[in-house]
Amino acid sequence: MSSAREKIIQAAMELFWLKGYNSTSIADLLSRTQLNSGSLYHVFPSKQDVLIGVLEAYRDGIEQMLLEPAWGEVADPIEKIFALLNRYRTMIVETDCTYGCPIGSLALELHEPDPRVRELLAENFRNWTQAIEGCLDAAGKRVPRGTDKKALAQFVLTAMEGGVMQSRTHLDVSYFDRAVEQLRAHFELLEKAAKAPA
Amino acid sequence: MSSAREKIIQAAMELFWLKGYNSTSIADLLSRTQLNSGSLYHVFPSKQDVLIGVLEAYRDGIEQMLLEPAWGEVADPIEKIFALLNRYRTMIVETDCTYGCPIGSLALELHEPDPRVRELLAENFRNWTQAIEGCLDAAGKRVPRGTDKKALAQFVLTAMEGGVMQSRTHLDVSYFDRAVEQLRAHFELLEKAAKAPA
DNA sequence: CACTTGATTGAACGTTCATTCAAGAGGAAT
DNA sequence: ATTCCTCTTGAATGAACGTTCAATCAAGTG
Repeated sequence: MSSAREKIIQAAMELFWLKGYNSTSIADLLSRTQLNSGSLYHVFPSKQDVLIGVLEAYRDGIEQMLLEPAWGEVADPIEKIFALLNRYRTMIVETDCTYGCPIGSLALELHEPDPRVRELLAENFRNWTQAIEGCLDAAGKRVPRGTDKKALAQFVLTAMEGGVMQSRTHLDVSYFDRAVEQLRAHFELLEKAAKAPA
Repeated sequence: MSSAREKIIQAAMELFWLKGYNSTSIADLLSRTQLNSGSLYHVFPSKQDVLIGVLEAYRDGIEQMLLEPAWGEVADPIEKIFALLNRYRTMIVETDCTYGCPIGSLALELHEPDPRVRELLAENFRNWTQAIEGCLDAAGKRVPRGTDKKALAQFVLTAMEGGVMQSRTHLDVSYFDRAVEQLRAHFELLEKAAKAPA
């Protein structure tokens, strides 16, 4: 049996992702969870607090919900990066290109976010890029000496978010695929540069 | 003297950019333009038609509003690309990192867009990447033979949008700067590869 | 002058929204 | 049995929203 709080968070994760924060009404959450407004407001003081709960859930669940499923069978650290990207690709395909990264969508939808909300968005991005940075560290000398691994990890996120945005807009996964290809080319150039130093 | 239509488009371009589409009310547009609701609805059948007008204005104004100001003094085709990115950087700084690319923001905010709206978003992206593609064509043999210039141009957009998103979320331009740096590194690797073929 | 046209006015409409709250249900402790 | 506390109910609230429309106005037109 799941608590009202868990029900709401689960429903809100899905609805905020599908419809966005502003376009998801409290009534939507209530009908999805079969709860009454009083129960919701007993648990969350306001709609924004539901959003905060959702962002905390993403933050706390990144390992189980995202990384472990993506990396189950992949050992090579650089392939882990592309396995993660491939997971996003799967979601794009499964949702007929309407998929948007839930964090990225919220980051652009909320134009004047509350500081706590903004910080949680930032924290989610940080955790994501830190996971990539871990892969880069594990890749050791396959990237050239002096590579700014944090910047490179952030660039992976950049490529992912930009690729998702274009795929969604054009309703065509190939835009995401090309972004990943370009990133792959960049990594191959880096690996080549690491092998044969000047 | 500007027509009611022009006034509304101008106000809507700014407000949709600052606050987003859903969070901009008709009342916002009316108070900003000093018009009455009837006048607005005489010109635009619905709020969505205002959005369409805005997207058409961006599409038709890309040369004057974006490319010419960015490229005024720049001749080198690859530097043109980075001059354009630098223009976005200026906007980020001038708006204290609250800037979002107006097209990209709308692309992620509108979760189930009308087909006309979606197509206009896509058209804006296409025009943008085609401008970059023109630069790559002009760069001639500085990029390796067989480079997929369209994919590379789309990757520039990818990097821009991803960088803007992260700068906005972290309230820190340096995220955009690092995305541009990584892209610059990629271009330098490409130029090196073009000079010394295998 | 009578008449038409197209733009403008702004109050009003119906809906939807997030939020509130008085009333009650269910259990555990006394 | 009674008190106490947490949680639930769902109708009600009031603000904000996009949109409508009868009325008015200014500028032609014949």
